[in-house]
Amino acid sequence: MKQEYGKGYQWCHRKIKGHGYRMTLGREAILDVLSQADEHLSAEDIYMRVHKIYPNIGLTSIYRTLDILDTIGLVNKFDFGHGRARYELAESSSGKNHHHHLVCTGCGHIVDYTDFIDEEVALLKKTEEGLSRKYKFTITNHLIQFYGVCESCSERK
Amino acid sequence: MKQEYGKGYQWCHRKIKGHGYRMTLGREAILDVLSQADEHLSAEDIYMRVHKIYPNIGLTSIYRTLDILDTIGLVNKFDFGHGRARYELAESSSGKNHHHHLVCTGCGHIVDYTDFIDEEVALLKKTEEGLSRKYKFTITNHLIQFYGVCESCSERK
DNA sequence: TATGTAAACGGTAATCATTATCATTTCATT
DNA sequence: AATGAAATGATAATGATTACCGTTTACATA
Repeated sequence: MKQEYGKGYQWCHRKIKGHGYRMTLGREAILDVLSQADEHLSAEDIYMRVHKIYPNIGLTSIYRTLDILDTIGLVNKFDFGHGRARYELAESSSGKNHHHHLVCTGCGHIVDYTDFIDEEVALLKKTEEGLSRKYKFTITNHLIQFYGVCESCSERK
Repeated sequence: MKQEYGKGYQWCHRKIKGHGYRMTLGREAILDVLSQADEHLSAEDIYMRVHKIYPNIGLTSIYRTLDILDTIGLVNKFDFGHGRARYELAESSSGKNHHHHLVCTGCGHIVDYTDFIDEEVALLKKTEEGLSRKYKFTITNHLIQFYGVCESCSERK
């Protein structure tokens, strides 16, 4: 049974092929895992989950595929400062709303927030245009993160 | 001759001691290098520059000191996605204005921009308060970066 | 449906930034 | 000068990611 991701499985499939890449069982499994993830997974997390449904997968292929998916915009890659990259299905393919991240520097917990997101995005868009013109950049992406200490971490101390 | 950094050498000195750390020749040299840097230096960059004025320094001390300076807020640590951390003297100690970063994904060049910064900061402040209340976080920091391709990289392609 | 070929693969070794360890030195206080 | 804690530098260890390479697979074409 095909899983639906945001704009749908077919859309991901077409996007991958549109960039000259092939659709394989391993890649399908990686997209499956990402679409069912409720948190931000590391390459190793993804490896372990994919391994359950497609035991032949190698860690190398996980990295390779994530890199491709990031490049073509199906996946976003993040660094929350714990020494390993974390990945999430992009907005366009996941059906999730646009969000930014709030990171607890104590326990590493991450909140996806959408509060103020419209205002943020409006300002970002304006800023992007200004920067683009002034510095002659073609801006493709932005990153906003807040860092702090969550309630239980500040109590625990 | 003592170098002036933003609020001044004495201020850095007092801040370091205020947190229970000692002021040493190595740490002084690291602050010197950071205050004269015109770009965002990696630990290795800093090591090489400090080594010229204080040849006994070890790479370990560079990492140790940068970690401390980051923790007490004299230095900001960034990851621009090239596999190594980069450091800059914090606003409060460098005399530089508050800025965010525009990163070229082609050549890695980084623009410190201050355009729209007032609006950005105002929105960030408001967002911070909202998030803080809603998610019970004590927010200490934020990160904004734009990614794109600079003019010469898009021509070179 | 069979086939040729480039893409993708998995396993392993290599890379490389950062950390841990530890014996020695230095600093600040008495 | 003596003391104890903090800081140091050399070295080894760590761990995520990447390079390499011989084999397998997907898929456009016949």
